[in-house]
Amino acid sequence: MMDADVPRTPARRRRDAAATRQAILDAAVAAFTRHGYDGVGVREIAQSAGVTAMLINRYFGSKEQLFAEAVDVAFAPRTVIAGTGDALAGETARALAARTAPEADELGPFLLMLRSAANPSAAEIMRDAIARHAGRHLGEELSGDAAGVRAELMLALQAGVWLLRSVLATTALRDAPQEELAAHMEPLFRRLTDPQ
Amino acid sequence: MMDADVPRTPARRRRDAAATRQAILDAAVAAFTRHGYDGVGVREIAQSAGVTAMLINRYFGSKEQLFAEAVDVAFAPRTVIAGTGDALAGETARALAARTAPEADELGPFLLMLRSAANPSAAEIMRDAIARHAGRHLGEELSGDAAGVRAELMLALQAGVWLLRSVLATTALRDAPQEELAAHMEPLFRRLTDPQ
DNA sequence: GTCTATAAATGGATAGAC
DNA sequence: GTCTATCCATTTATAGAC
Repeated sequence: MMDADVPRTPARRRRDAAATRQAILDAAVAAFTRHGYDGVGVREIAQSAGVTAMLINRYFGSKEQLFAEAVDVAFAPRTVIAGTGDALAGETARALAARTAPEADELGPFLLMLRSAANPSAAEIMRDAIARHAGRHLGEELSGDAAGVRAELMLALQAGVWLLRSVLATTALRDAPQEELAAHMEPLFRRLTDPQ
Repeated sequence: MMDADVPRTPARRRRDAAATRQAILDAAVAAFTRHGYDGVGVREIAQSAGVTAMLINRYFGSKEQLFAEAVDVAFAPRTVIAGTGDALAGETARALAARTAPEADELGPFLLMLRSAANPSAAEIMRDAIARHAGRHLGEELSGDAAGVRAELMLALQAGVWLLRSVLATTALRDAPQEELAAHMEPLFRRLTDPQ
């Protein structure tokens, strides 16, 4: 036959360890965000990445270590706060109202955090990640007394809004218009961002 | 023998359907609060109640229906907010700081909510319970524009503090002295309780 | 570098005895 | 009214073939 000597190109992807590892990691971030640590199995993640479950242990050692790397990826970008200086409170409130809107099925570190918090091992991994990433980001913006406490209260308020509005979809927050909700949240953030 | 006619008193408990049902329900509230819906099995709950797993399905139909009743029990008492009128913000802030302290390993509806939020069925059950209980309690206290949104923002802030301070134990919130933390949270609650 | 096959444990739910 | 025993699905992790 004519194609006897043509180099075969597998349907999915070349055999490339780095690319496979990255595909698994991307799938893991999405899956853990949508279903939480306990809510998703390694088979499901592997299938999304187009590989078999075995490769997860091959490249990451265990489900828990894969989760640790996924958390690091999800928490690294500075998505938790928006804007700087005087605009910090307003921008954060508006971004939060937009991203937790019922029609915006967005991902993001808060959903990963909320949906994995029940597992003690996952909680410990996330606590360390917060100290390394989010805490550091907010520490750059906030100054004055008790900057650490005020920064974590900002995170707490955001996490709570994500929980009630996005995860549980309680009626008042779900139905609130974006601008109105942002207007209610901005003074809360401002009380925390302004130096005291 | 002398004891042939003496009524036998079983070691644990009489055969009493109502008492057994209540024992299962109490054990379920504690277990779901500590480990979340997905983090605990019916065998474990049954063992805490001193019965076998089978009786859970006998009396409640399924794990999910047992969870629904446990949520209703946990959310019914008015523990989410403290005080009334002018004292509402301050009392809520102080109670929250006290109950989320590292040394106080307390239970309560917020821990149940946070640790079960990852499961979609559990989330729906909790959304309905919030509408029936917590929303109604806060609705009695709050008045003015957008009372519903402000009430749910109060719940969100409390849930977020429970998450970071109690579940994740992030450093700044964990190490903050109770009075200082309450002082930082009170103006946030006041901004939400005061009629607008 | 990736697969199939399977081990070993655990989940919720059910049948039938007493 | 409560038990033992079991079914069946699903989980993480591993062994060994190609």
